[in-house]
Amino acid sequence: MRIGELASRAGVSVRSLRYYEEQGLITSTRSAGGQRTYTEDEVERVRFIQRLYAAGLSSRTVLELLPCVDSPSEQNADEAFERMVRERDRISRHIDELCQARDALDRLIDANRAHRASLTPH
Amino acid sequence: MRIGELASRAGVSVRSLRYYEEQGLITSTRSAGGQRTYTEDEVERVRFIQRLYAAGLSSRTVLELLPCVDSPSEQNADEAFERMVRERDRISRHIDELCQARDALDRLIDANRAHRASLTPH
DNA sequence: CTAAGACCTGACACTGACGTCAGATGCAAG
DNA sequence: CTTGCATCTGACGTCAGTGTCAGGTCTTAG
Repeated sequence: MRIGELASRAGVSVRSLRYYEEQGLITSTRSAGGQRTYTEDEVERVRFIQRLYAAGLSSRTVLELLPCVDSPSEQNADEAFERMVRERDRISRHIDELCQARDALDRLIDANRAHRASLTPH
Repeated sequence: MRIGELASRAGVSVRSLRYYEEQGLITSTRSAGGQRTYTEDEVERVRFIQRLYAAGLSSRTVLELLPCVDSPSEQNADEAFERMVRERDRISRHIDELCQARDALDRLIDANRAHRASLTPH
């Protein structure tokens, strides 16, 4: 499959895919004419990367994590493993922050709703 | 209180406070010499703003929300109210995303842990 | 063969929340 | 008064991921 199809199937832009490759997150083979060619597997890989991006991991961090994804048996996966656990914790903390922010908003929303109700009591 | 004290008490940089003021998120009175002066209340306000920032709201969005915070009775709070509800939902969706990413990491972590255990069985 | 559309590389633009620096001024202590 | 730290304004730098444009090439349908 060529880059356009991968882009639409994984839900990212063509530009992003080229950027991911530049960062070493994905690889491609090239056709005779020099165009990138991908296998089915790349779709899931890109989705996975997107998920980590959405969780606030940088491309560099994702890159450091990939050894764990690709082959859990690598010796150098030690660092990656530690990294993965740390990122997991960071995400947990971030979730807590978001919940706090949401709670704060909920309180505001309730306060405003109450005020509105008192204005139009019928 | 001057800007340095507010900064340390609210846990942000002096630069950030000037930026918030520039964006209209906080206000200050000025001393005779032109230095910013703040009341106790600003500490909480800055912490609140920080919380929304941490939740991914932009300064512009925070600005639109502030009418609800300052005076729930404003007529123009209608828009702000809608906005608040939308942001609340966005945060909820973001939390879901983060949980998914965390789950994905957890699966990876477990897979790696299992692999390690199988390498050093004793 | 040809036209159209997908793709290529390379480069610059942009956004947002700051960091950081320069050069000037305010303010409190000795 | 002076020394030194806090503060002032204004401006430019940063970072990361991506948009976008230019000018050229590949691929495929007709």
